[in-house]
Amino acid sequence: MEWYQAYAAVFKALGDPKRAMIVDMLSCGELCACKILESFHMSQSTLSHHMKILCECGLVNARNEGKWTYYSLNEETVNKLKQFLCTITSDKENCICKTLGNCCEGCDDHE
Amino acid sequence: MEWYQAYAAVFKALGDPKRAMIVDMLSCGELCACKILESFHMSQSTLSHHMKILCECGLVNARNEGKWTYYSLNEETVNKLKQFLCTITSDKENCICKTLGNCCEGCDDHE
DNA sequence: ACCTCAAATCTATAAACTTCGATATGACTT
DNA sequence: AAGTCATATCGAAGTTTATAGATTTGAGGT
Repeated sequence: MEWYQAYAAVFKALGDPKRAMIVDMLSCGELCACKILESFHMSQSTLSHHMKILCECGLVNARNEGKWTYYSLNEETVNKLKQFLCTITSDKENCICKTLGNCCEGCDDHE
Repeated sequence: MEWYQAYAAVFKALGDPKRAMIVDMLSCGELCACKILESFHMSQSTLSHHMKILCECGLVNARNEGKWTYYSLNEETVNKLKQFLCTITSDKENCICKTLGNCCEGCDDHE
């Protein structure tokens, strides 16, 4: 269940169109918060909040340089997320669906 | 912007651990609502609500047979989603980050 | 026709999320 | 050390979401 929880947090972060767009922007390289802010009709505090969500789920890295903050994609998380998406959408040996019925009668494997 | 909106809805659907688990269950084939319900500590109305969200974003198909409803993954949406995820996380020619600065001064390309 | 069962819908409530203005922090400038 | 600029954090308002009980719908069975 922890895996679902962890990756669901990343999906949730991408579940906001503006955050998905921010990720898209960062896909070509590091950007300063102020550069991102220029591209949106959004207050500075709102952007800061969105960046926090993107960072907390591990999708985005933050780097401070002087008074600026530079953001970039966390490639490792991106790759793991792609892998997770593939895993939960493809048939496999040890899928949770295989244990349907055996499970969750008093167990909490996936709770 | 519509693309971001549409796929963000799919990500949002996956942004709940239980829904991600339901998708995982469906990855090995069609399942009846009652079979899915057995695997969760969740009321019938709550499951119905989650299934509606999964269906409305296009990730899951519903099929009625008698008094049962069978759910299955929509492979086309799954594939498009993977593609979208790859697109927004990889460098590319016409990335929105390339037009940073030119854009959004009076334009609403990505609003 | 009546009953039963699976699923959807309605209603309500509590928790979480989005957004912004105001304020705080911390770094460079003069 | 005072001022400015980039960000982060706080606090509040409005919106959305998750959840469950009650009710409705619709298909089968008796």
